[in-house]
Amino acid sequence: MFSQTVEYALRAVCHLAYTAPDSSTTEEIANSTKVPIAYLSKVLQGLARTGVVKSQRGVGGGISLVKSPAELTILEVVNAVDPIERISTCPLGLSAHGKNLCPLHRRLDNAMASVEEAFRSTTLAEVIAEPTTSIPLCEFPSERPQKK
Amino acid sequence: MFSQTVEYALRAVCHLAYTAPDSSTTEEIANSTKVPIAYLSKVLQGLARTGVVKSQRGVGGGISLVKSPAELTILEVVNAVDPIERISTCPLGLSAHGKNLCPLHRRLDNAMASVEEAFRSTTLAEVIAEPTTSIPLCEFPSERPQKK
DNA sequence: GAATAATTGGATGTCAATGTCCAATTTAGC
DNA sequence: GCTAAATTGGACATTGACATCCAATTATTC
Repeated sequence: MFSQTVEYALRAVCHLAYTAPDSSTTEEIANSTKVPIAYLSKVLQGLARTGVVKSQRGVGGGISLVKSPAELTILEVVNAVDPIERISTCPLGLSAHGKNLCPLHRRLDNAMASVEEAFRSTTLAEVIAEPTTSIPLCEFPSERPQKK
Repeated sequence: MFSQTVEYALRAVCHLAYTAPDSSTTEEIANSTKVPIAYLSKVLQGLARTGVVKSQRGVGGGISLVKSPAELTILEVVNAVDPIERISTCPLGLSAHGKNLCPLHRRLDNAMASVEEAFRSTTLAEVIAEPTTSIPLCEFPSERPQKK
């Protein structure tokens, strides 16, 4: 239901939330998130273009979050790489319907709305701070990324 | 968020719910739902394979629902053509996590669960019987498909 | 059994998502 | 300024989703 790119972007941003406000290199992120590095660099470029992360070239450079994890929502990340497209007009293109969705499309759109709202109301800080009776964010607890 | 194929399948099944228990030809469905007929026939084949619809060849044949609209849920249609894949194990493949999802994936899976539940609890009969103060299911009210 | 109506299956085409590779560019530190 | 570290951008390959077309098959009706 969600694209690979969304999955990868969320993993990357989680990693960055852990190391925030420090930056990480693409290679560091790729290793801890198990995302193919060549593709990850493209995803990160996308996140940079939309202002979710910023990049710094050269020695000591890397990728870092623009906002603090507490201010960054899952929705912002998702929309940056693969926007949730709400149904605002009849997909059959019947102009007579205008803003009114038929019962079918109203239900589909409601489903998307609930997802959108769940994502809008969750910050990265909440995700990484989860009270962790169960095992927390993949890979990070035992092997939490750090700046050397 | 949902594929074109899902959209087409739902439109087709809505049409069939209106004409149920009579059958409709692929061409009739294509016309009223504005789905490319050649592709629709493939989608219908998929729905037939999974037992959502049944097909009858030859003169007077066509496609009809297997269940009554009151017994058929949106979820069954969606899962027949493009199943909602819940996250049951850590996508990073960390065996240590087993059945426990990290906070990120737990949230993603919760979002899918809410969509799944909304679809599971809605029957086709409910969709087409919607109390229609607003404009109902695309194309159908003014031009409701009928057997001649 | 011939004609017609209909689905079925296979071959094919196009495009976007995913993924890889590498040369070019930028930057820090010596 | 030289070198090493890092991102950037472009070219390319692969795959699956979406879509089209047509010959083959099935079934009804006369």
